Amino acid sequence: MSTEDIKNKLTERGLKVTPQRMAILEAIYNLKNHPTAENIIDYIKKMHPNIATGTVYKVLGALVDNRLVKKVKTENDIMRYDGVMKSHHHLYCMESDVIKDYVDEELDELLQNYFAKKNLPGFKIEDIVLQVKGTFNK
Amino acid sequence: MSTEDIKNKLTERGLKVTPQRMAILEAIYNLKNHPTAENIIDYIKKMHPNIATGTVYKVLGALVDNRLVKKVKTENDIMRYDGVMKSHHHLYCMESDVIKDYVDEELDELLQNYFAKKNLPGFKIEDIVLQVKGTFNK
DNA sequence: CTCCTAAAAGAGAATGATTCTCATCTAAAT
DNA sequence: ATTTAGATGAGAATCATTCTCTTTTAGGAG
Repeated sequence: MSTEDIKNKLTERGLKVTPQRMAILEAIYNLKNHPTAENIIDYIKKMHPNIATGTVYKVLGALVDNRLVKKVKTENDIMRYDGVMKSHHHLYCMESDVIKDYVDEELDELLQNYFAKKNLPGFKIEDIVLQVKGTFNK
Repeated sequence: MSTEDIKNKLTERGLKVTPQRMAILEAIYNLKNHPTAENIIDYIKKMHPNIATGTVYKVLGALVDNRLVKKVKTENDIMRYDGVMKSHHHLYCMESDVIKDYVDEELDELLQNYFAKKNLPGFKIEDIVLQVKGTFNK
């Protein structure tokens, strides 16, 4: 994900291109495992050693509101952020609280077909996300 | 869910039967829509007007640790609690942040069969929870 | 290039859901 | 009845996150 790509993503959404926003998006795309705000701050502190924590949260909020980033949360951890906007599922380790993206188009299709036939009265489906809870082997 | 049933649930798990625990479990089973700690406190304040907030959180924690209650969390809301321990899915309204339980045994079987054939290297599955995101019609 | 404006950043205070601490109480076993 | 370990109470502490108000700045217009 080049600097130019990141810049385009911001302008496409009508967001101003600020150095802070560029850096935070770069962090999200480069860090693995759904970074927390703190992970992001650590990543960008080389270029932005004095960035305000409040600013990071504000930028993240703007990115989420404008659908460039998703929030990811489990029952036992603080908020994490995900730059993959395409619908995907999560493998969640109940021991370590680690979340792994799980992409499976066959499964997507299976679920889409299932709910196409299923009647959920009064509920309009926008997304279907599977959380597979288990444990990673050592 | 009778008082006796609630008492049995506690003793089965080796938990002491205290009035606070009885009241909190009753609240969870009787309140709808995955009550928050505050909902629970409001419910039991008639019988326990002075219960400490810290105690409620502690009791909830013990109930969760002993698998009598589940935590339920979304990206945009505080922690909620669920007394239905049997595996089930959630319909989540993205506008109102409301969570509805969704029980569907046919779907459970479909998913069990799917992942029985699927190879997830190094991951032992314990539970599969579907979150169907959408909006409730008015 | 300059000017202007609205949005964004900064610094640190505020918030509140939740956890912690330590003393007291009590459920339940004997 | 006594004892003990676990539970509760009261309020302080924690910390992830949001708020507030001032200053800065991106980007559009001329």
